[in-house]
Amino acid sequence: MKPKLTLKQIAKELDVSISTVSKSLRDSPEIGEDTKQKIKAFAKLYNYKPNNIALSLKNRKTKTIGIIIPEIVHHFFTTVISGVEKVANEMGYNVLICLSDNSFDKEVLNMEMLANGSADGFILSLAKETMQKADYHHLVETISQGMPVVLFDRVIDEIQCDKVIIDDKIGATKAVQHLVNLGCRKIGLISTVDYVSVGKLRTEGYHEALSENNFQVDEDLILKIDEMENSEEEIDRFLKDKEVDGIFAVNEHFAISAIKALVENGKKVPEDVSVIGFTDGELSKKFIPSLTTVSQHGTRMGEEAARALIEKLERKQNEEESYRTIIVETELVKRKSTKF
Amino acid sequence: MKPKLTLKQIAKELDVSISTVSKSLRDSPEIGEDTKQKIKAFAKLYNYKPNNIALSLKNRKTKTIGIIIPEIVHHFFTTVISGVEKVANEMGYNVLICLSDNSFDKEVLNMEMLANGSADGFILSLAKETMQKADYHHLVETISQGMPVVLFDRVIDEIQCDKVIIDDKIGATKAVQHLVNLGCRKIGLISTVDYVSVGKLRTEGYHEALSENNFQVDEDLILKIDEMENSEEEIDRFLKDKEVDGIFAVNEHFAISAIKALVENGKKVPEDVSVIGFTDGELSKKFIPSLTTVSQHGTRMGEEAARALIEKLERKQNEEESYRTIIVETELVKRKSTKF
DNA sequence: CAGTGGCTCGAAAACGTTTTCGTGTTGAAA
DNA sequence: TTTCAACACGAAAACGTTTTCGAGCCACTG
Repeated sequence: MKPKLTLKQIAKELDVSISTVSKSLRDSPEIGEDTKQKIKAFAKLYNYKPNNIALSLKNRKTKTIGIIIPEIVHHFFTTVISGVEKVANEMGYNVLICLSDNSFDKEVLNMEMLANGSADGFILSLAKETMQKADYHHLVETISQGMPVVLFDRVIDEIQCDKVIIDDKIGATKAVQHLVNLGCRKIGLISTVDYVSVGKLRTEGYHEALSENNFQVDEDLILKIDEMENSEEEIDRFLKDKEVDGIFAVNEHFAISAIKALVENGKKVPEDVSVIGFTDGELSKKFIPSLTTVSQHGTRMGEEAARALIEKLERKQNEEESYRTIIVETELVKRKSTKF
Repeated sequence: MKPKLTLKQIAKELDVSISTVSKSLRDSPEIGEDTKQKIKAFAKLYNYKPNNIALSLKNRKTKTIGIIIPEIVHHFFTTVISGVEKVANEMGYNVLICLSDNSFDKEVLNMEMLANGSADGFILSLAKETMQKADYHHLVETISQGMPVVLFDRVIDEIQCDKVIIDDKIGATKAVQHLVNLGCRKIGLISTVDYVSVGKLRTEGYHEALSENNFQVDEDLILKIDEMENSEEEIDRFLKDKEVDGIFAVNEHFAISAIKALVENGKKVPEDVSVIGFTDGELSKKFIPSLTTVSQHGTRMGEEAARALIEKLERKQNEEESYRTIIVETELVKRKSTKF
């Protein structure tokens, strides 16, 4: 068990000063060519790597970005993470991932933890509970401490920072319009409660598409779900004996559950009812019938978020503050849960 | 934009020394009760939080554990992560997640990165490429530097460290035995190439179950897949006109693909063919028919791994070195892709 | 020969903590 | 009055870096 090599040890071993070693390794012109070579050779031989912690302390930056998500067991978030990871690594940054479990307290705790020197900035999607309480003091505080924050997916207008979102409303409109084009006349909506911003926006898109086609909005065809837990039963109950020929669900789970409920009630998908979901996960592709969805391009979102954050981190002090909202466009991926 | 509060600033503000502040906040008896109260009140008022980086440097430990996985867009790994996260947080540790993308080089890079002060220990599942090359020098090195490592899922015998695995072989045996019990006589196997340890073990379990029942092994019924990319076509080709009444697949994807291929070839699942997969992901639950699987209990694995690692991290220096291999038992979850 | 400049290198501060040790002030005991 | 312990606090080192500044030395110029 050999401990890690430090500058000090190299210095002692080669009988020079610590500064000389440091400068040599950073190839400073101050140091004579021969000493430099000697030191470099020694360092390479014993595989010297500078201690990140010491560097962080010195430079007052950690070169790591913290990402806080509500849950990791969720395909969309993992795609975002992998996007963030990709560009972060390219730019020499590490990624620290924390889970809020959709809990306000855990979100605050995680942020405080990371803010105390562990990360230079944040990429985060708000916990459900946070949006419900509408308490954003932790965001305000970290931002006021000079740590950049990028919100994605679940964002809020109240906070001034970069944001990466998708055109939820337009995406939803496209989906519903597609159903209309296929000939659907009684189109149901399965959404979340309104304080989840994406649920709200997608619901708006649904309304917009209907009104553009001069359809009546039938509240009977709209279901808003609060608890993820027993969504299946709720959807089952909702769809029982309901006359619909199209369904737009604001996420993958709801769409799948809807199909299951429909099939169990003797309907055929897509012959009798066309179903469109949101988010493009594994389920959508592998399900039978494979699911027509509005794809969110999570990886793209992650990449954009990381780029935006790093840009903020590396901009010069004197530059202007300015916040962007990046909109990643959605794409309607047509599969077999809708008629052709 | 107010910068973070430090001990030094508090000291200056209250006109005492840094040491006094530090001791007060740690409630040292050295300091007079009234000064202590004053300092504590001030710190609380301005929400002082010690800088983690400085603490890490001082204590020579970071209180974070690094976890390196081949890919995050994979339900099993996310469940493991969430298990690790859970117990890590409970014990006051942070979690740093890195992705190797199944690449040997990225795995090595990530480990070096984290080893240089960013993490105290590792939990990792080896990249495919690493197992292929059988080059484990990075593991050997970090272990020899005194950093504990816990391997999970994709482990190797060559390395001395704690390991968390499931009883792949027994799990597979249970699955195949179940097929036999259901009356299957021509049981196919869809596995990975042998250098992926789990594929190998599960294949062994398949063989064992067959021989226990005095079945002949028919190589014609065994498919070993290398490239994940076009596994679907391969499975489709393999199953075309093949006479089978049961299939055991070593992962979820293969199982789903098999069902798809069977259905497209006019077979009925589970009436004509019973199918069992491995791993218990979203797909298994939501697919139609829902998939009978050998559940891996990823969360459990993550929890065990974290516990084992933290135990190593916090044990006293003088204690014995000893490595455990924790086996998390599997469970056959019966759903609708097998007959009753 | 004195002054100047260039070339190498080392000392020390700084980042924010914790901790050991020392020091000065009290009050009381001898 | 002297001595000594108890008490309250501060100075400084340490963790591993980077960087500024100064110092020593040599050779060259005038």
